[in-house]
Amino acid sequence: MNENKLIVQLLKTTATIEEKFNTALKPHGLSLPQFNVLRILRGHKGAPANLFTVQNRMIKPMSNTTRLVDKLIEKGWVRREVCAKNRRKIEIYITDLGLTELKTIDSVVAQIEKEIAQKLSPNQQEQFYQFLSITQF
Amino acid sequence: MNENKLIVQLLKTTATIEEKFNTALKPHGLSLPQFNVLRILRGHKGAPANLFTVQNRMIKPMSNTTRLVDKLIEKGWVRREVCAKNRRKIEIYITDLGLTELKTIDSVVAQIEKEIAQKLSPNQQEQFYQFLSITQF
DNA sequence: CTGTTATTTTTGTAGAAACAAATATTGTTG
DNA sequence: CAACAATATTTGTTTCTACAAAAATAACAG
Repeated sequence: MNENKLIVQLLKTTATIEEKFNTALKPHGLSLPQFNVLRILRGHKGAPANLFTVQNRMIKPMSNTTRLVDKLIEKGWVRREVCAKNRRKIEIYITDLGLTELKTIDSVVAQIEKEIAQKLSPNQQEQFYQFLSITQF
Repeated sequence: MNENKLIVQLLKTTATIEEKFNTALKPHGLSLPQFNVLRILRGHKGAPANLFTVQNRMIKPMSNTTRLVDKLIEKGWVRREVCAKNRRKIEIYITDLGLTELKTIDSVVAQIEKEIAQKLSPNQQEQFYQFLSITQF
């Protein structure tokens, strides 16, 4: 297997998938990174997440999460508070409105994920996941 | 296998790899899409490639290849000519300077590709490629 | 307590990407 | 050939991203 061919295929496959997500998210006024942040916040189940943590958990950690969060705040899906214990830190919460919005988007995104994943058998999916994990590190 | 987990892992792995490429290309003043275009042009071995073709062969087809090519022209790595047979078309060539530049970058990029791919055995690489191909379509 | 260093976030700014509309050329149909 | 549609590229504009520098707070050393 040509190494270059393999990597290019990896990049292409991902680009195609990202494109699908973007298309699905656009009508909701969300970019993929924004959606990513919303899901991270929901994962915290009410517990605050500071900006630094959110940044590092992102699929593609980005340098200016501040402005990304600004956009989410504008839409009322997220709120921001200064941490009382350490005033350097900014705690970010997903709002009820954000949770509602996420819920409507979930089904669309889940459908895309399903369509993609189900091209592989459960066993293949498992192997695929392993290959990806190995490859990343 | 959780479908979401699988897809997220795919996106993360690719993000990590793209980051490596970006880091390696930056000292050469090249972005990943620019590098991609250079390699496409080299693949044509002197035969012209029109902008439309280049765009579609890109890993991540982008809407304004014009300005991407502008940058490559500024550096003298590429030249642009109006197609004589169909004056709508723009033919793009890689220059000798561009080929030379690519040659120096090749080894760095090949090294990265090798490091990544060699985490998998040849057999695994083959399977991995299959999974990616299946997943894309 | 003061000065220095480390941590966390924000801001400025320059460059890149997305998207739609505009332009230029060619092809086609009556 | 005139009008209209199709193809190929460019341009304008707005939004995003990357990077570096600044700001704010906290931690620590003497």
